[in-house]
Amino acid sequence: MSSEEAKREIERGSSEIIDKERIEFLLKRYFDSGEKYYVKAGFDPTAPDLHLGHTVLLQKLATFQKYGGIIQFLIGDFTATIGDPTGKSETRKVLDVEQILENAKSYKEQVFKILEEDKCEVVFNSSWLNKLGASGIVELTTRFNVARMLERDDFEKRYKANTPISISEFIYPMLQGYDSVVLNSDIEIGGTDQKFNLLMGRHLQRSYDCKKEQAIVMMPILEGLDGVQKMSKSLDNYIGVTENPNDMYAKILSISDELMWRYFELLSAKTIKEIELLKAGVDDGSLHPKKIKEELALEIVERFYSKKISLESKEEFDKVFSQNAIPSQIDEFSFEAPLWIGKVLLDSKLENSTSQAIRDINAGAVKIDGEKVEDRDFQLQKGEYVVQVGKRKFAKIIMK
RNA sequence: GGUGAGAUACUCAAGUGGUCAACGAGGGCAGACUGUAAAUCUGCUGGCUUAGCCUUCGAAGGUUCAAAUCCUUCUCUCACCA
Repeated sequence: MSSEEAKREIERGSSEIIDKERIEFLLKRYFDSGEKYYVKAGFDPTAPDLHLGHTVLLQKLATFQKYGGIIQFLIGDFTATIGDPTGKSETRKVLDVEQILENAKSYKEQVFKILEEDKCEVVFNSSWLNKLGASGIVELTTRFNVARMLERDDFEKRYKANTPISISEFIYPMLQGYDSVVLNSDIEIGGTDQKFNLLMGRHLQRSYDCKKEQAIVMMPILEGLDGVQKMSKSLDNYIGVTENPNDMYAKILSISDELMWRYFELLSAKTIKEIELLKAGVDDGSLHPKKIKEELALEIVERFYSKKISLESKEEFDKVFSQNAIPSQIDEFSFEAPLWIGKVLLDSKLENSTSQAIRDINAGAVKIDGEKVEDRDFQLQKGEYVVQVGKRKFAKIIMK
């Protein structure tokens, strides 16, 4: 591996990089002399429940770790109390120390599945920002001016539209930038929406005479399972990193072929070369796209669980969907016989309403032990049944 | 502050007295085809044991045999002017 190849891996998938020369310099120096450098990434302490979208950033950090980067994993416990202007919620509640520590712990559990722990320093910005004091803040604010602050997209729009901007919102990017001064970071990584704040770090490092200005790597937002909208919990198009392996595997296999390459680029630990080979194979027909998607799914499940579990989830998937068998683990419910099928579907959580249950029965989507239910008024008698709705919803029903 | 326009189901968007649980599009669910991919085609898409009933069209009242549709008040959004 050369520093040239390392540079390509660093650039991979990024939406914008500021000061590539500096990154080149750091990589070259590392490959020549083994000297390390610091890569800062800030995280909000309020949302420790990560999905794959969040891991795009982590994956990039892992790449840095391979090439001499020491990660400064910054938990913005102080800045979270102000609220980033880009965030829609104007006022955030102040988290207490206990809550923050608990969230941080949960962060670590999830994050160290991707990052190497010994090349990572977890820091809290309250540890220096609390000490800054009024004089420190005033000193900080002398280093930037209002006109430039208003250049920020978000502020500009709101200023023109006459919607209020709190002074504290001006302080937020300054504090985030000040973190880079304290941490003496060489590189900072963040989302594209963070551009202004990231640049502030550069500006302040210059202003405070840090003898360096951090390079900036910005990563795009990952598309969700639908391939169009961003991955988010509220759109329910996400894969959570703590989700169970079978669901994780199945969800990845359900993404479109096109989206698969995007996921490879942003989430896979495979090298650019390896991915190009796969792509070439699919293009000339020597590799089946589904096979490649399986590889991606296996890789990601393995990352959060283990090789063994990833193979088991593949086996389960193949069993259920390719051979039309029933899953090995399904929920069990027992009811008093006789009971109307619609009620059974509702009470076993297979359906959300009896209306929906009837619709699905009419659509021929409901099966009992593999037999399609034709009669809308069907009553279940004593016995054990496997009831299925659509392709993926199953329940074992015991009628007493 | 003035004037005008608007608020309809997950979203956009028709409907301006009964045939309206409400056209259409998107999304979603299901079926066919597949690789649980995409594309395509088809059905469904408020709730309830459902040939029936109940609750919905910004909120509250009113007119009427009958209101998403007419009247009154209120709340909010948008556009233009000052």
